Amino acid sequence: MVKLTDVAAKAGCSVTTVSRVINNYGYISQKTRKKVHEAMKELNYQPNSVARSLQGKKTKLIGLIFPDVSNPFFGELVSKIEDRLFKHGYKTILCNAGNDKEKERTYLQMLMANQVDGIIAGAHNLGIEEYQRTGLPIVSFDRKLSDNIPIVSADNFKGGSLATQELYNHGARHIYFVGNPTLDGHPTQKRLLGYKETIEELKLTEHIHPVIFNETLALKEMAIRDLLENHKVDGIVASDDLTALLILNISHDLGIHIPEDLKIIGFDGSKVVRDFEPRLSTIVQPIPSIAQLLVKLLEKRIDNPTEELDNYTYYLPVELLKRESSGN
Amino acid sequence: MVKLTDVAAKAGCSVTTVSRVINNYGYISQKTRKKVHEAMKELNYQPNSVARSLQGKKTKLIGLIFPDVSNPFFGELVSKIEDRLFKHGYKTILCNAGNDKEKERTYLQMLMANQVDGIIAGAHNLGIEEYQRTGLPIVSFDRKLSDNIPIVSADNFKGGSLATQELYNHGARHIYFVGNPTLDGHPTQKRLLGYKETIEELKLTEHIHPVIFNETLALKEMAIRDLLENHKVDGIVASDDLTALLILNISHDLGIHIPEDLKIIGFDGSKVVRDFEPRLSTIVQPIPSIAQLLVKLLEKRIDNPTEELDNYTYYLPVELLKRESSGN
DNA sequence: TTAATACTGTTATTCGTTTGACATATAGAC
DNA sequence: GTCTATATGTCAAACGAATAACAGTATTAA
Repeated sequence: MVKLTDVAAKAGCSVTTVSRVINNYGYISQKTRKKVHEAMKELNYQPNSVARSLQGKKTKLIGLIFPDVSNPFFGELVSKIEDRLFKHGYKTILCNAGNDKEKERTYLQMLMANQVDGIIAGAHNLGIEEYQRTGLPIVSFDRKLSDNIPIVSADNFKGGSLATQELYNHGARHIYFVGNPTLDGHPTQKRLLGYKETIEELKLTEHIHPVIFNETLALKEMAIRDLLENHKVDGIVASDDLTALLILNISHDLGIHIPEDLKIIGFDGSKVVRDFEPRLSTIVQPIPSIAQLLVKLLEKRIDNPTEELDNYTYYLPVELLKRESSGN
Repeated sequence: MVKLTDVAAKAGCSVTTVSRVINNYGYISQKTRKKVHEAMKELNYQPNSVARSLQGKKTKLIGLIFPDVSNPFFGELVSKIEDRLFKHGYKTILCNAGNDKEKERTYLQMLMANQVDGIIAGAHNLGIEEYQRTGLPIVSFDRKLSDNIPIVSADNFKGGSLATQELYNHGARHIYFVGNPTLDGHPTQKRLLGYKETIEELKLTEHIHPVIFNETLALKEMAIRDLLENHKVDGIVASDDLTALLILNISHDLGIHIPEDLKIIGFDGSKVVRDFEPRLSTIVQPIPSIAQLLVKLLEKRIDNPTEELDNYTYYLPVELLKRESSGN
């Protein structure tokens, strides 16, 4: 490993001078600066960031805690966040926490031990205290961790409402919400609330058919099959796109025609689903904006940890993508 | 930040003793060991891994360089790799290199500066030398980087062959390969070769219809539309599942019946596609096994950098998943 | 000529942990 | 009582870079 002293030797100057060039302080002549830069280039020198960190410099490492990048939505979100972090000079430590509380806890410990500059948290296993205790700058996606941790979300409530209204507009009168029933604080809860409120406004009866996000595929399918076979339903607000796809597929199996017999709207609108399932109507979360805002807020916290933010909750606008499955 | 000296004070012993407990060397009585562990727990102490690394200890950081986790296949692969790395005590630095040579180069520099213990490379922009020059343990997914860097792949050739044969068995006689045409070294090339050889064995004519992986959706769609409208085709081997889905969708638009008029087999078989597009036949890559082997080989290289491997190329078996789209 | 400014070097300390060298103390074995 | 294995402590150097303090030289301005 080539080190500072090697560069100094090559450039024919002292380590202090090289350090002055790298960290840009004190007096340095253009001539020396150039010489040092040349030496660094020739030796392909990279300051050892481990040593720099120990000296108190920032590590430029950010921990990303999300459920699982194999889910297209989180995959895309993580991808966008990573991209923005990179542009701002940060490196991403990926932590797929799944539903594993213990894993998430271990990750948190590990991120602290690695002196990360901050954390973007999108998984939802742990309570408030553990995140608080890190003493690190944190921003959260889609869930309240504590009073002084900013949350970025899509406007889930509005999404739930929009979807319900759209189904109604296309003639549906027996509209079900299919997905996680009200789990305290879970983001899909707001979608459900949006559904509920709109159902009430429309003077319809609300129907909630639980399909748990973490369940196995077979169990989810059973629940959906039960719904479609045994209930009078002509419209479905799904809590997420994958659930919507499942409903689409099972409807097909059962000979239910979409959208004539049944109209469906999903939620999330990741690019993959939008591009490769062009029949599915969905509420699109603005993933790039979410990523951008998360990184912006985090950087603000890092650069100025004590400053109070003017806002701790951010709802980004969702968009209704009208496709065939909802009757368009 | 709690540090070693704090633990020593709390436990009422010297730092050396604490270090002996942590690093497990020298003589330590059970009594002291317990006292130290209690102190660590009480103070919620985590050894500063930055300082440890500087001392020459391993960083337990692994760089993952892949095109993009928003692609379901890479999302799942990265997810599985991350999971295995975690189990082995490693942390994952995620590098989405896209098709950006410059970004990949920057990443490589960065990973070196951060003293990662090793790299798993699955992106395909850079030449041999830059990876060689890192002097780090590296394993590669699906592409040859150099003679002494082990490669793990699915058996792409076999996959291309299987798919072609299956289409033939179901009566297709005008079988096209749709996807990347032969790009030197690209993994899909082997799929194409498998297709070609089988076509020859079957005494059919080969047809290659280029649809470039990196192109925009619109251009891909144009290329596929052209194929379906202007060519006599009754079977398609797609270079990947997303291309296959596109073909499925466009066929639907054009009133082409699957599988009666046209049979299609995709490639990759990520869980998302398998679960949520149950009509699509596909060649399934064994993603968990790939992840497992990549991590195993990397760890071997890390623990024993000089040891020659008995094998530098690993082909993992693929599986044909027979669904409706290929005539089942 | 004097003084100020610009530039570079020397030296030493710091970050938190690891570890080797060495001293000392206690316990049990013979 | 002596020897040895076990247990703990003190001290110092190292990892690579940052930087403060200070010394010294060169250049420029007044």
